[in-house]
Amino acid sequence: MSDQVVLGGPIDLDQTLYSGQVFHWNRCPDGFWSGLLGNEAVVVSEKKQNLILHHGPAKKVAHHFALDHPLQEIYAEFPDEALSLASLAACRGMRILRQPRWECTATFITSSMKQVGHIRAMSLAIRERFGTAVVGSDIHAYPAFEVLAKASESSLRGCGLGYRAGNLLKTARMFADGKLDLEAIAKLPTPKLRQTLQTLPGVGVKVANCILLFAYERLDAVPIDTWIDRILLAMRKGRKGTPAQLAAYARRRLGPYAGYVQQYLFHHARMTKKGR
DNA sequence: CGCCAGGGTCTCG
DNA sequence: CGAGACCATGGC
Repeated sequence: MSDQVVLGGPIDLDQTLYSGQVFHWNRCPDGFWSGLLGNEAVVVSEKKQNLILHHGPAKKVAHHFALDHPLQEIYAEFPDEALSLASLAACRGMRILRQPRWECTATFITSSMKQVGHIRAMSLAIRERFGTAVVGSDIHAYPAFEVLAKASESSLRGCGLGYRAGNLLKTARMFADGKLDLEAIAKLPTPKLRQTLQTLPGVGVKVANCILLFAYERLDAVPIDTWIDRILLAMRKGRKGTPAQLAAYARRRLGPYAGYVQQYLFHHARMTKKGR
């Protein structure tokens, strides 16, 4: 724990790890964050807006935290509009993580109609019940799809998944059966990739956009959940629209880094509208 | 108790 | 194509 490595920045670790992208990190009283990157234990902290590595694989961690994302260039593309500028002022330093693909896909399949706290609880339960222990961490690794494919639906429901258990199970079996490869499809253009992801049980347009944004570096992908839906409605001065119309509006109005803008809007709204 | 949560899917008009 | 019903679970 004496060897510290400055990985770079700027980054706001609290905003990044508490914004509903990942759900298994723990913030210690001393400000250190402990979590997992795949099946490797990681401990990081923040000092003068720089990411400090205390434990874990430096190169992978820097890549995961997307320290190469050009934040200043991204901020310059934020729309000149009250809500987006307010979210930028409040969340400056938050980065869109590069997540392991299966882990991200599975987690967001369980996310439908669930609050962030519930998603975290389900993730931890699944890890505890099906994942393998990791040296140096009290959190288990997220189970591979081969493992979940052999689980029973009732045992998944025991993790609090409800009706989402069937979707996660069927999706895990599709990968176990080799019907789809999350790595092989990474080179597809965004529309085709979104369409492919939506063939997975429990993955519609919103979850597909989450996977595109958080696991495939498609920084223009905009997940529209209930929060963003309300925000877009406000930006349109109350003018409602079909999901397709709202998606087109978001793509046009939020710019080339629309996914980034969306994440700032989402987190800021959640933090200001209610506690947690 | 009623309502809502980072929705998806199926049915019906 | 677009609106509605239904799907489990937990917190307020």
